[in-house]
Amino acid sequence: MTEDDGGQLALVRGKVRKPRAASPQQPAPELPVARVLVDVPLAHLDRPFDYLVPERLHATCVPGARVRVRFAGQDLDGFVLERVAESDHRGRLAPLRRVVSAEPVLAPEIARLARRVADRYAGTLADVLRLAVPPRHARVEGAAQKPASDSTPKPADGEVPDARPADALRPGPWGSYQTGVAFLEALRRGDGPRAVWTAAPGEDWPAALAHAAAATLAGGRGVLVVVPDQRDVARLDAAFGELLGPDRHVVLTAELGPAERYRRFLAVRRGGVRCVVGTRSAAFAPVADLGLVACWDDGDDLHAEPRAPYPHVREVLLLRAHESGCAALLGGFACTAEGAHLLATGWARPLAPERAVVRERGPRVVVAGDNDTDLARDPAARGVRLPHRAFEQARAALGSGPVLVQVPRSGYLPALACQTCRGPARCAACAGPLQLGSAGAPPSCGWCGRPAVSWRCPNCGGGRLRAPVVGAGRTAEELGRAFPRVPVRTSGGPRVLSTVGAEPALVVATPGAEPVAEGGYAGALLLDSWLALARADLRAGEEALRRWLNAAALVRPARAGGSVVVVGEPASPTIQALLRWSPQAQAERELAEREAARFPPAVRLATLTGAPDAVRDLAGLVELPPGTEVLGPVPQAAEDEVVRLVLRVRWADGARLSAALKAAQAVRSARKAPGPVRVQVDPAVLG
DNA sequence: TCAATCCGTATC
DNA sequence: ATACGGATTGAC
Repeated sequence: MTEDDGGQLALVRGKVRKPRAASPQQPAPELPVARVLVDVPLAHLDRPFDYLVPERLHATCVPGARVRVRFAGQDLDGFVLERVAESDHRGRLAPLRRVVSAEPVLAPEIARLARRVADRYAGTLADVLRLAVPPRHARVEGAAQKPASDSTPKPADGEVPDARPADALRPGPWGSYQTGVAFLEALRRGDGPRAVWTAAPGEDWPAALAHAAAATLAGGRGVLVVVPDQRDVARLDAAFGELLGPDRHVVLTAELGPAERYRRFLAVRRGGVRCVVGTRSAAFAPVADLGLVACWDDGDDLHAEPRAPYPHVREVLLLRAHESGCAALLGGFACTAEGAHLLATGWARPLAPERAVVRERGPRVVVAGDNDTDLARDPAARGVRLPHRAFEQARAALGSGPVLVQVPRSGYLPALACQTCRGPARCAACAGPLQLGSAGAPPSCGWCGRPAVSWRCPNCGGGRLRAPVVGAGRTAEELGRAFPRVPVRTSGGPRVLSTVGAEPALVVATPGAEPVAEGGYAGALLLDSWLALARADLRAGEEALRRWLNAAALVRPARAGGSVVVVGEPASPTIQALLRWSPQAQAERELAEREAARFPPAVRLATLTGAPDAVRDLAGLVELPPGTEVLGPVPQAAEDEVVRLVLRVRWADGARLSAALKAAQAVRSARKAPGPVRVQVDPAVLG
């Protein structure tokens, strides 16, 4: 507020006149214009707006600061992108209202990155910034950083001590990879090597990532590692702490809570910590002088952001590596088609274990057919529909340790399928799905409830039913009966175990929830493989192998008695890839299939989802790149009155498609067109 | 001829 | 959302 108002006249007349017209605020002495990204959700307003910096805000209005501005008649938040001497804007500039905090939370490189992510995904910068910069917590900002428990950094008084155990400079697990040592040396030199890493069976991958981080830090640069979930973060935290010593890295996840999250974010932004491990949201962490970005298990769909504009961690990190020239490491026991694509284009190099290492460390993997003749003779085992071979193998393994049983999904009463052709079993009366009743009752229809007596498959004439997905709970129960006296533990859904002991036990887990076993599992059973492979999703094969390899990687080597039984069709190429532990071969095949089917990453694809009118309106406004394929719109199965339209272009036209989509959305938002349309570029799942 | 009102458009 | 400008309408 200014003091020199219209003064005497106002006093004489006994009324206080508004000072505004009489006296504009003094502008800042230098660079009086702030370029501000205002937090508005509208696509046509996705650009900076200039504001006058009043003198009193000169010192605090730094690039990267949060500010409050008057915009279209309301007070809105924004970020200062830069301070400039003059504006291009022809009209009068409004004054900045308030600097929320002088803390430059938005680093220039993150602003650039967010812009590129927004462009890539046809979204707005404001949306990406909401993902990239955590909410402010004023108290944390004011207080000095407090050194706390596990992985909180030391106060920023001086340099972090370089207490680095000698181990940190050894290659560690990387010695087992063809180009592993060279990769580490490149990191230490400060080069930007880029690799797709397929981890060896049983690999201590947190330790491997810790060694890669150590090499990068030794070269004087920062590190960012993103993993799918909290359990992975905990493993990394332990491995990094052990190798790097205390306080050299920080954990950044959304689960920390607002205060702690902001505290650690600030520690990174202020340069106190140079190494960050975390989940999805950490992909935007403002690590200074970044030397390495790494993504573990990039096929895990937890890496796909569910909020607009739906960026994928892998793509965000690859954009960062591309922008900054830093190293990139895409790792996992499996390999995605995207990984294979990076190798095929030459952008990244393979980092694969020697074949001898795979043989030496891998478990024995066998296939058990699941036709009737193979079913276990033991009546208890028959109840669980375990083939004889799988049953015997599990019994043998239980003699020396825990056995992991991976089941596709949780859920207790699944729909039934035909035993012979595996088509869905439907009610003869109303075509509803047939379900298993509880405790020995005959199967019945899930819609009308009629019991299915003398059911016949309309497709193949078969008369027998099978339960396709047996959820973790039910499988645990049945296995408990098949192996009396062996403890059964389950992990999945809301109750996830992180570790189990070395004693014999059946550990039933859903994918992604497999506990690590002390000393490794003696065996693993992979059930219902045909179901995983029969999903409508084009990623079914890739996803199935990823889950199987992640489970098999927790099993002891064959020479220590470790064995994996997969119940399924031996001729399936995906099962063959598991038998041979050849994730690259599978990924190359996947990539070839995607090329043939014209799916990402071979092409760029976008989906428009919303009410039919709205989708049609938006589609009509998009200036499609020449050769764009338009598929649909098709009604969405689950929801009423929602359709999806797919647009597909050559890979090289991806940027053009995104720009065109963004422009079309801008037109719609400017017109206040009714009915939101969700635009997703290369969505992670496409049924 | 002028003011009240409506509509479209920009939002610094 | 709100604010503004230009066009439109209606009353004098």
